[in-house]
Amino acid sequence: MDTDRDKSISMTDISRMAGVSVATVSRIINQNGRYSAETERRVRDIIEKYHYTPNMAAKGLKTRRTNFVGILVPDITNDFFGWIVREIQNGLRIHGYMAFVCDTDENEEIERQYISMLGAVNPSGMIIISGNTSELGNGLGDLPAIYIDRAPVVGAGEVTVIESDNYGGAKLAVQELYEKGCRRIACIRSARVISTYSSRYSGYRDQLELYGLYADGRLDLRVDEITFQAARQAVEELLDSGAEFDGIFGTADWLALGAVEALKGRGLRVPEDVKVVGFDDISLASLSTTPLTTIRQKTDVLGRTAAEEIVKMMQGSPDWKHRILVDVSLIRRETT
Amino acid sequence: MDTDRDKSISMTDISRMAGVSVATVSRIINQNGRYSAETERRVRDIIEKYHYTPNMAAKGLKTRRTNFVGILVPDITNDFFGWIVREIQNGLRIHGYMAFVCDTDENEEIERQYISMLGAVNPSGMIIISGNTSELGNGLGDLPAIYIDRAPVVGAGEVTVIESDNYGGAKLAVQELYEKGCRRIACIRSARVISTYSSRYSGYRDQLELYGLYADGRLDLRVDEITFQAARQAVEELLDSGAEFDGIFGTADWLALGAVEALKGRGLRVPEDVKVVGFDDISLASLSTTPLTTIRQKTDVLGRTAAEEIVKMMQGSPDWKHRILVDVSLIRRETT
DNA sequence: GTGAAAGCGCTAACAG
DNA sequence: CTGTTAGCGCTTTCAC
Repeated sequence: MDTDRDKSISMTDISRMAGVSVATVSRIINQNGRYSAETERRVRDIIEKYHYTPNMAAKGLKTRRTNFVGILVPDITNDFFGWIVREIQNGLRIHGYMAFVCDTDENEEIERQYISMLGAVNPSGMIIISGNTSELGNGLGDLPAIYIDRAPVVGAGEVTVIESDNYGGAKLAVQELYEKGCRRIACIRSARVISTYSSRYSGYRDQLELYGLYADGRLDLRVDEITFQAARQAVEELLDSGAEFDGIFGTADWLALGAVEALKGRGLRVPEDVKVVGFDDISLASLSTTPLTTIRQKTDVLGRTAAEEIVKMMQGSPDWKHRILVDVSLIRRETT
Repeated sequence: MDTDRDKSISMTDISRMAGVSVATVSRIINQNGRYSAETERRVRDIIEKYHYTPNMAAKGLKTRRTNFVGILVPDITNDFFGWIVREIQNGLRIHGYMAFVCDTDENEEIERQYISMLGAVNPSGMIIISGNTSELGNGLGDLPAIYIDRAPVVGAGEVTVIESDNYGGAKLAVQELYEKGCRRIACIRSARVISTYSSRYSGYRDQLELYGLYADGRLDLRVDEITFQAARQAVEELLDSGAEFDGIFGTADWLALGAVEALKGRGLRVPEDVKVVGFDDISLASLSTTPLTTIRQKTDVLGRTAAEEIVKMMQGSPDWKHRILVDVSLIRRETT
């Protein structure tokens, strides 16, 4: 039936051509010693000649481990995550790992599906960027796992998480607003309970308190979706409500951008009438109508560190769970 | 050694518990018929109870096919590709396929590495988005493959490619400009020969001709890089040259955006003095200073179609190579 | 240094 | 309808 489906040769073919046993070929390929230089040369020549590549399925079946790592990402259309994914992949690639990048579109059902599918392909590790996941264990057992950005709801110290200094960043944002004269500062955040946003909100509250400012409940905007549109609408409603404010801290750039849009749409000037600070520093932040002042997250450090850590864990390093904090910085542009 | 590494049970375990042979279990799982309803129920109960998931490595080893598909994408940080990838994944997921999303960062060396790594994991298909790849075959043999957007350099009819109606879109753009009163329309495109841009340029020429308009060679701007900066500079030079024009067709949004910037920088009003139309409809198009009128590419259709086609091919449909054209539409905003 | 042999979990004839 | 059997390509004792 198979006409010539697989041109690729197997270890058996090589062993035959080299006149040695498959065991020897295996040892050579995995550099496990116990073979002569002479034999090695002969085998390697053949490997070279036929472009032999080991069959990962067979290898994985036998060793019960793969060179796959699963990456769960909530929104691949957001370049913030795109940058992180790129960096992770660079880190993984040099160690020979391949990534199943799974875009969950912030949807728990899809996330569940991916987790189940990942369970079947037996990845050696997982990097979860900002997922909903509180349990995860469901399909993936006790796989090495790293969380970036959003920590799962389980007890602290239970997992390894790499995150930006969300709390500190929020304080920086409020500080900038305050120093530029704002005294009534609103905050837009996700209505869902997500550690990232909670931390930023805490930073916002604490910094206000530091200035002896009262955090008016009406200025605490919560949106169901972390999108431009949702933020714009929320701010328009705030405007309609007649509440007074002179600054807005958007806990994500898309939210801040939506806020700016709402403000301008109502004839308010940014930054003259209202100042705005975002969080993340996505590409659009610097290119939008009014370039956005924001808190930059180091996507490269976040991604690179995650890759390094997961590789370590997959290679057997005792994975004592820990937390890595990455610092952030204020990028001052034209909305303040 | 292994303490309890794998909690997961195997088909053999199930067969034992159900008091049947593994063959029967296999038939039930793959719905190959030849088993009684009674047996099926018993087996399914056990599967349910223990959350059994088939081991893809073993299955792949045996059947010589996997549920993996490789996706080569040139720039995962560009939301245009992000949207396409999301849509592809949605299409693949419902059919049970997982994707190795490989960001090549427009780098041939990285692309080569991924192709080699993909060869080892034996994917069932490939989706190549706008890569450099002209040969590809190197490591992947004659795998089912779909190209999106940019076709490889091999002879036409050799591969399946899905692309937007670049020619028609360009005509639409020029039509819009013409109907809004423009009579001297410039065009900015890539200096490199890329099918996408060539088609758009042809559409531009043909549509002008249709109106009996002369395509002034001085109004044919070519830039080395498809960037905001390059376009801005090109238009500034055009302005300096004293050439007259009242419309600009940017063959990519980034180019159109750069043009708008140049125009405004020189005190010209958009759209009053000069009108501009772009191509792609990236997120920034609607969010920039002056929202850009542009030709929208249906990233969702592009992605979904690619997924459907590759699934068909992977499931054995005779893959007579063909070309699928996706229609585009004019999004009228404030630059016309 | 090298080889023989036993599977990893699953599928696919081939016999009943 | 069901079971037996032979591997897929590779790693890994255990002998020699």
